[in-house]
Amino acid sequence: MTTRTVNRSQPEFPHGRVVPVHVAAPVAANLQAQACMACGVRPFALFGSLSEDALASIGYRIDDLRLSPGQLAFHARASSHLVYTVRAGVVRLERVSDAGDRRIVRLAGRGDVIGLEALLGQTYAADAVACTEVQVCVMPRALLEDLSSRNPDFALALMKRWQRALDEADEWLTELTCGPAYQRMLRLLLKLSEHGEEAGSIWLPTRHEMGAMLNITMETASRVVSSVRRAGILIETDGRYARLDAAKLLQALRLGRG
Amino acid sequence: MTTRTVNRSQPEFPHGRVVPVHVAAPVAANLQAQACMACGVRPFALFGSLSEDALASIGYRIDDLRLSPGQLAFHARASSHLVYTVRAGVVRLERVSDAGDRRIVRLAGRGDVIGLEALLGQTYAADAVACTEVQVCVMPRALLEDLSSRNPDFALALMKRWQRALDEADEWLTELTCGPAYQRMLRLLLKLSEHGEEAGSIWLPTRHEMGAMLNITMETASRVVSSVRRAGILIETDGRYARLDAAKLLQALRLGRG
DNA sequence: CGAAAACTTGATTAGCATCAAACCAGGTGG
DNA sequence: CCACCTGGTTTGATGCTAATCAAGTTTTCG
Repeated sequence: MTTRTVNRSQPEFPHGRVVPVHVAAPVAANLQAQACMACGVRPFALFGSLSEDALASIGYRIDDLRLSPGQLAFHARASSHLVYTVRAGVVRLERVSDAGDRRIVRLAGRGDVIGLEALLGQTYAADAVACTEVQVCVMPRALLEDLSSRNPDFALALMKRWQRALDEADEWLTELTCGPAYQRMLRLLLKLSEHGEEAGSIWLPTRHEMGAMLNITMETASRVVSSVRRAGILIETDGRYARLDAAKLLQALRLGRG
Repeated sequence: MTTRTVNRSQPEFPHGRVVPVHVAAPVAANLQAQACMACGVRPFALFGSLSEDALASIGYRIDDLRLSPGQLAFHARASSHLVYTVRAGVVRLERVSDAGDRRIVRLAGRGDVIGLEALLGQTYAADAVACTEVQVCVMPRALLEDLSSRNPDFALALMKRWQRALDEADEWLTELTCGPAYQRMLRLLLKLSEHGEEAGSIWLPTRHEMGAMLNITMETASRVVSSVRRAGILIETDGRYARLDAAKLLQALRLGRG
């Protein structure tokens, strides 16, 4: 029988370089605390639940790391003791199936935590690749263990992160893999608008990435994007970024349901 | 545009009845401890990490519940304070997409925990439906909170459960939604063999269920099953159960890759 | 400016959905 | 006991969606 594996011909996305991560170094505790306190995403992020006192007790250095598109924060099966919080930009989590297909299984944006499995001593379950210019902070496992043993709320916050990832995964499966390509694309656009930048401008994946998310070829992705653009749902497309007409998008999705 | 939503015409699986769950009642602590201690799945299950002392301290009643095929342990969006451990049988977790498609997003078998989200005060994310005769034990949220606050290992065990569910979800996405129907079916059979009963006999889903797992119609599922049977991979199919030739299955999967 | 990537577009085909009809239990009631 | 129904299954004929193959075009970047 013939194999119709999507993306088989392009075994890898381009720019797949791993970025060296600095080894955590000792730092004055209050210095780190001040940095975290001032962090713009703290309210949405893992440390949002921590009191100022708890923050002040942080005795570990948290690195701030920048990635450009295509660079990896970590890669699947690597063992490490680092957990990441996305401060800006969009990161994709992708896996290679037994059959060799590369599929994107989730997107992480501002405030999302990735690589939680490192906290359990497990290897990473997926590649984490920057889709845009990305800023992450790098937390050593020991820090999180420390905080959660000291602070009961924090353990809860961790569990909520896991549950959130699980919800995302299930939603991805039910929304982005069923129905015709055109509708899947609409739902993808809706999801991208969650990770949107300021002012309704969203990041547009490459056709190849779209294909790996929706399980279609990049040719089909291209055709469908054109048609979505023709429908006036996607406008003012400027390279990697675009604006979308939310009202029209929602209406198109509603029509699909009826 | 036309909508090609799989299973749209059958909005629900049959036998969708919710089973009333007994309210947790006070019980002599040592009685419950003895029951848990004697439980056949404890080594694989959540309480496997608990010492006998910790078990003895359990002050909550854990209900033992039996479900027949089609009955629900819980349903999506319901709010509750109950978490479940599967002691025997197979449970499917299914979700309805915005477009109205019903998809199975995971299977839970012996030793798996389902409904963890109740521990966070969230509503259930999916319907949990018995596929076979099922036996679950029903743990109130307060019990798990109690155990994890008292016992640091237990909190870790909980997190591992979440991570495991997440891994399963990601694997489901990468393995069961890519490639042609025949290969997806082979991979499904492989996964079913994980949940297999004794002696290499596996539970066979209905064609309709297979369709909801692999995102194909039940007609296609039927055709593919026939062809898998003709290939000698699936043998001695007796209604809901069958036996499979592991060697041939693995070889067929390998050929698919090459 | 030229080369490589990314994207677009067209023609053809494979795979699966759809529609439709028949088949086979297992159960019910006459 | 058989006629009958129901739910699951099988099988066939047909059409549509998206994959594949193959040029082109635009964009990016050294």
